[in-house]
Amino acid sequence: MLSKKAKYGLKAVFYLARNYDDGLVLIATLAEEENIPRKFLELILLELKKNGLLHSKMGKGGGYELSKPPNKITVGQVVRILDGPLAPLGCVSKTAYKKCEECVSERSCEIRRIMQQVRDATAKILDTTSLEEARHSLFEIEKIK
Amino acid sequence: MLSKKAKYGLKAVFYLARNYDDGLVLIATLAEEENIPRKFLELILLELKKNGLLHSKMGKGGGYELSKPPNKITVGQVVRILDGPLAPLGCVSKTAYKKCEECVSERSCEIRRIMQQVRDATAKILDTTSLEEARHSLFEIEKIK
DNA sequence: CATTATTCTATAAAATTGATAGAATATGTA
DNA sequence: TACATATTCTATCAATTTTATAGAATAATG
Repeated sequence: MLSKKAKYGLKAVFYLARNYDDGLVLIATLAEEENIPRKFLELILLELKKNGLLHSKMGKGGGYELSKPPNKITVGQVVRILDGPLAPLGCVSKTAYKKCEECVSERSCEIRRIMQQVRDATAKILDTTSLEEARHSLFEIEKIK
Repeated sequence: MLSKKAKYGLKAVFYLARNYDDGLVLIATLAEEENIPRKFLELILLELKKNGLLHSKMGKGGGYELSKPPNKITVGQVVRILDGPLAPLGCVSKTAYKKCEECVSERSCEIRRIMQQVRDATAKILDTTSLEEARHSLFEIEKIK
């Protein structure tokens, strides 16, 4: 399950993607528009900033914006920063591998094998979809209807 | 992330799949062989039983076994029982749909759209892989090496 | 220097997870 | 029947994670 933190973070980041050309956006605006608890959002944005996804400016006229254009940021990046590795098990994580404690033999573990597939499928989707692509594919769908 | 509960449950179920022809297995055996805390495992097995995946017998000569052959039980069934829906968001769950609270329009939500893809990819893997298939595909891989 | 807005640090309530304890119930057998 | 065995049920609990909130510190602007 995606945490609320990641969900909030994605909402904020997509908002910033939609308004990329308009420059800095206030936390207050973001919080209000996307129905996110203000103080919680502050922490989330800060974390995304520290990981290089956002740029901010303090003081009057300040706010947040994407540090790169929306086609250079993937959904997978956002999720990993806020929720950690995509893998359902530490032993199949590429970005944060961790050996199973109970496991005797990794190679002969059926669970590892199938969760590896899940991780790969998830990563393929989230790491190849940029914020822009996610918006665009949504638009395509809307058009058809 | 898969919970320990689900991981333990899968370990137990795969053990029972491997020993399907030998009949009932003691909780104690399962716990020891798979390094699972005994008392915790009891609850897990009971839950799997109540959901129709396992059969048990009390008293002397008792124990647990799969209620169906290993090719009739999918990994997805086990995971759903122990960890709940596969979907990363309630609003894309087929088995346990739940509307997002903050969300204004589901149709125009980029997050929903991409998480839908993740859910579908995950479900495709876990719901089409039976315990038997998981074991078999593992065997195939081992053979190649 | 006053205002604005982000940043930092600390704290805390609520929920979930992982686990244990012990009594109750059912089964087989001597 | 009595005993040993093994699952089942109920209750509880510690630890961790999640979801926040509060307030002071820092930076930028005019």
